[in-house]
Amino acid sequence: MDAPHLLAGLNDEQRAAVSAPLAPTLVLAGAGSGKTRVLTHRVAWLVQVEHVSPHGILAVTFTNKAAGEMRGRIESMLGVPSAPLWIGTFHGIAHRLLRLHWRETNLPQAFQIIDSDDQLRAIRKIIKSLELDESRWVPKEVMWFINARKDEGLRAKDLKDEGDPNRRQFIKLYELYQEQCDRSGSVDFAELLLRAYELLRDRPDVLSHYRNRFRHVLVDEFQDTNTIQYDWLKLLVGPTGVPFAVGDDDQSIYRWRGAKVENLQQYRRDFPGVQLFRLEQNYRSTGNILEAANALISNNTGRLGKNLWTSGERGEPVRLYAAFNERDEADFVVNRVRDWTLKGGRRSDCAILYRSNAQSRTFEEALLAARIPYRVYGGLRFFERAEIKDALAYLRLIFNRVDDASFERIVNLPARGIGTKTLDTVRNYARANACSMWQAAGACISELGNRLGQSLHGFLVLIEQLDQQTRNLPLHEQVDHVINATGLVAYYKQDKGDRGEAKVENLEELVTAARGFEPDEAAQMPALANFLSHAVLESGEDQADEWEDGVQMMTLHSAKGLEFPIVFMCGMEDGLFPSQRSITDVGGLEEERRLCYVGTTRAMKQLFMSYAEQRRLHGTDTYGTPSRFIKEIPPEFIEEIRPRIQVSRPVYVPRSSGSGRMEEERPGGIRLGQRVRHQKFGEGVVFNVEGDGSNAHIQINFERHGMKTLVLGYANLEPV
DNA sequence: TCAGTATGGGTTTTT
DNA sequence: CCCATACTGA
Repeated sequence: MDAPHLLAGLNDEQRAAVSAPLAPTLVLAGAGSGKTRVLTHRVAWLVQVEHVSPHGILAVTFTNKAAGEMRGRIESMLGVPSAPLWIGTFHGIAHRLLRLHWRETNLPQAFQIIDSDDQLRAIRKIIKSLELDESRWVPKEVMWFINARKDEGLRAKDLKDEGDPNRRQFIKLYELYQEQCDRSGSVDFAELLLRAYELLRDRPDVLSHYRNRFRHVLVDEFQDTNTIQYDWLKLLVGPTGVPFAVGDDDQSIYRWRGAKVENLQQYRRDFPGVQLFRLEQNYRSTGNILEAANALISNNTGRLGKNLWTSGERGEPVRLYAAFNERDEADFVVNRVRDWTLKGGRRSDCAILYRSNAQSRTFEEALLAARIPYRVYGGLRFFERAEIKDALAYLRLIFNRVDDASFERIVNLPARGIGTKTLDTVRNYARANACSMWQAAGACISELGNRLGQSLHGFLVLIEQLDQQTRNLPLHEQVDHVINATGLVAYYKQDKGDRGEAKVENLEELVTAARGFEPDEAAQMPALANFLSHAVLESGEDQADEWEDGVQMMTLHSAKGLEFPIVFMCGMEDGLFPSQRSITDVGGLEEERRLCYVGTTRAMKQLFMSYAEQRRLHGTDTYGTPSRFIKEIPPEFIEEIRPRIQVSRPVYVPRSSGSGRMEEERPGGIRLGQRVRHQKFGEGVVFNVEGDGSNAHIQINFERHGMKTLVLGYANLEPV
């Protein structure tokens, strides 16, 4: 009954978790402790030892990458195709459920998924149609509001305005947006989850079917679940299911988009007698790096508690570099990369991590100048490119005429003489008759002038024709025909420079993608619909040039789950990391600290941290202080490179005189990084100074009141 | 209708 | 400073 090969090579805790009895389980898995291993071995264990049918197992992850990795590993372990197993992202699984049960959820069969870009457009359109001021009703904020409510499982009708007219308006916009989506058959990301939840909640027949089927539900990165995901899981598992959750509260870095670490605790409450396992042995980092990470994260409150250890060597200390400015910082990194490659290391062993994407620029320039290949992660992905979305919009409209967003996107692209005036007419008609743009367009032709009517008619005919012509073609020929017959390819060919060329190439790449596309058999839908959904759900991270050996650059967020022999954590300055906005609230600061922890634990052999005294940010020079996180790491784990002679430089550097007179101190001794006291705001740190004399504007980061800009002459500051 | 200029705003990201 | 969008003039 045992399967030694499944437990071989695992440590005691891992083995215990993998072979745990069939009861609710929680595995607290620290960074680099072999969490994916446990998850995949557990699935194999269920199948081979417990003789659970793969048909009865559901494994959920957050990213397609994680899902793919898991699928691959399980397949090779079981030695059979893993098709009967449901492995996927929350969104992917939800989508599959909705495809199978579109009737029960009141969706049209042709429903389409929209990405956040489409969602924002739709919301903006609604705000405009109500003639609201976009600066007062910021589309992004509205979107955020709607998504946050959906993540909590709330519909517009569930919300009360509480006498707040502001809130009332938001709720109204939510309602209108949802009506619009329902009319056009669009489902946004949050809606996928919410509908899937409502499906189980409201349809006992469906619920019991899936409860019977999926007795075993495994969840990765449990700390990242939001309310609706958790409720959905709980519903699905019910009283009889066997959940197996893996997570790490210290790596929860998505609170800002609705993730609830508390779900880890909630899980233990909802499933009394949860078997708890802790994986604390780290197989990734050296002792020094690990100790530094442990010390850092111990500053957070309310942790579930866990201390990583390693049996490996101490390794080298964390190296700290104080750069003069961001250029110097980049040069430092480039030189360290060079050291590594000269010793025979691969460039891809090095990762440059930063807090915000904008920081990548300086590094790119420096690497470019040094002729070191690199790769930046997390830019615009394939299916998010404008030209691709244009092509997809045609396909979507062909598939589903009531898709207004797609209609508006391509009705005049390439230009065919359908301008604002024509569209206004159509829009008004559509609104007045509560019908789709497509229908409205048909009805408006006669009342438009000869020429305008003709153009519009031409468009309608084009779409109809494309539908007729491509209906029975294989998917890739369908795509190929559409991009050519609509004139899209010709249109982008005109674009000047290699920009246009690249776009045409991308369109051709789309045809290739369509050719290689394998439909999801289980979802039971036409290949085109399947392809369109796939494009939105898996916008395509894998780039073509993956094979070139290049330095890896990415944000700290996107580094989660990865590991590199050499890691550079850059821009370690208060205000940047931790970010300015997070500093004012405690929860925010703790999340930043976890982010720092995640970054630190990515490093296997060497970890470099750097900060710049002076940094050009949004066009102006700012003077930062080292990140508070650096001070939270005990000095014995850190080695400063190029010991600093002077820690804080005087604020006042005469520019105009250009003389050799250096660094005069301001009266009152105001220096950057200096602690000062203000009568009203209390204590703070001088963050930046612009101008000079008593007219100088001085920016101070107050402990209680956050960042304030004051005029030096009036501020009455007292050095502390 | 389009190109060229003014304006504003600027964590983090997956799906 | 760099980008994305809105507005203006031919």
